[in-house]
Amino acid sequence: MIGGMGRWEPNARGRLEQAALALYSEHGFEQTTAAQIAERAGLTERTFFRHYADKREVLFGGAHALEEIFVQTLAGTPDTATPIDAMASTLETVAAFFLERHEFARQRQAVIMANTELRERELIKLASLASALAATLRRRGVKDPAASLTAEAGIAVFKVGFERWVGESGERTLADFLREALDGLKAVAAGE
Amino acid sequence: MIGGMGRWEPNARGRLEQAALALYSEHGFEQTTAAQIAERAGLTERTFFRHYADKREVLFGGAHALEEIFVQTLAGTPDTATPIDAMASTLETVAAFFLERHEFARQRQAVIMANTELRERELIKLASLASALAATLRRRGVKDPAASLTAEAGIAVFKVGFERWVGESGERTLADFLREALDGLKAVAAGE
DNA sequence: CGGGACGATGTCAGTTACTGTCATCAACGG
DNA sequence: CCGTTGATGACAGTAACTGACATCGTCCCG
Repeated sequence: MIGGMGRWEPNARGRLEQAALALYSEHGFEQTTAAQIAERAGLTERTFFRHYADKREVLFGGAHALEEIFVQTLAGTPDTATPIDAMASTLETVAAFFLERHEFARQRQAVIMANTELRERELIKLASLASALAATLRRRGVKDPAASLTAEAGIAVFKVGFERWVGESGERTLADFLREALDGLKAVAAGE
Repeated sequence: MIGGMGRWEPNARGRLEQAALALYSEHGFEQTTAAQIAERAGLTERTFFRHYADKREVLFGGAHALEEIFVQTLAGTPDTATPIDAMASTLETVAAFFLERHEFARQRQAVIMANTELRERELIKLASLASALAATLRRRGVKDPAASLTAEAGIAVFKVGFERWVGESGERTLADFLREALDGLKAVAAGE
């Protein structure tokens, strides 16, 4: 079927995500009910929960894609690189993913940081990411605890760099902030 | 009043925490209702929610004390130490806190790791801890992003070391695992 | 010693996140 | 043309949490 329209408007997930971000921004996460989001998207509450396991998850539709990029990139780095260099190169590549998304990232981050439950969900997504990165490093022959520590360090750098990038409206790219954070971590670990 | 008994049995919080850990261990977190915990503790569901904001929080009664120890110890470290050395010394002190609690930590960790919502709560407690440590470092004159990165690195070391300590039943203390993890992080950051 | 304020608890009704189940109906394949 | 499939709607139900008010020992003040 080409161009044919189904029984319903297409892209239900996209409409739900847009509606949720808008309502969470306007009225706050707690003050927004799942039924309101669904109504704004032209759907019912039941359908909302068919697409997303809970009210929070609707803000994390991109998490799977991010993990894919992280893992694929790390897995594609040359085996000769040290773990930290592989991670540095991965962060460089991942930063490109956000090049056109500064404004979206800003709005989404503002919503998440305003609510504890959403911050919890963000943290477990990052933890899952760290876990996947550690597994990828182990597949490359990195032993534990080095694999876990490299993954955790990479995520820490990503968190700190990302937060600072989102908090500034200047010209510097995410890649700039990630490089700065990684250099900072190396300096700290070296005892400076 | 010394030794006097109130209108009710004392230590309601302690009874709720014990009952919750036992029921979560036996039947799982999701299969346990707040009413069941309260009943086992000789209280009502409403009273449970007066002591704990939600079903998860009852497993984290010690988090405040842990943050206190972390922050007090870090704040008490000599100003001449580098941030990473201050953090290393803090981890050493904090490890003593768990010396007599290996079995309890094991059981609690098993319950938490078995459930996603509980893992989320654990992660936000650690994030709050990292935030407090970063603030303490800033008060000592450490600039950002070094302060945030040192705090995140310290928590990463704590996480990795703690998980490995809990996963082994041998003789090695938590302090041993934390030293090993910190050394591992330094090696990773140095590019080994 | 008496009475009122206090504090922890009980009781009960209510909201909402989330789930299970069945019905609906366009598109698709044969 | 008909049976299957897949996304959705309709509706009832559970349990987490909240607000309002009642209860009743303990404490404090006069």
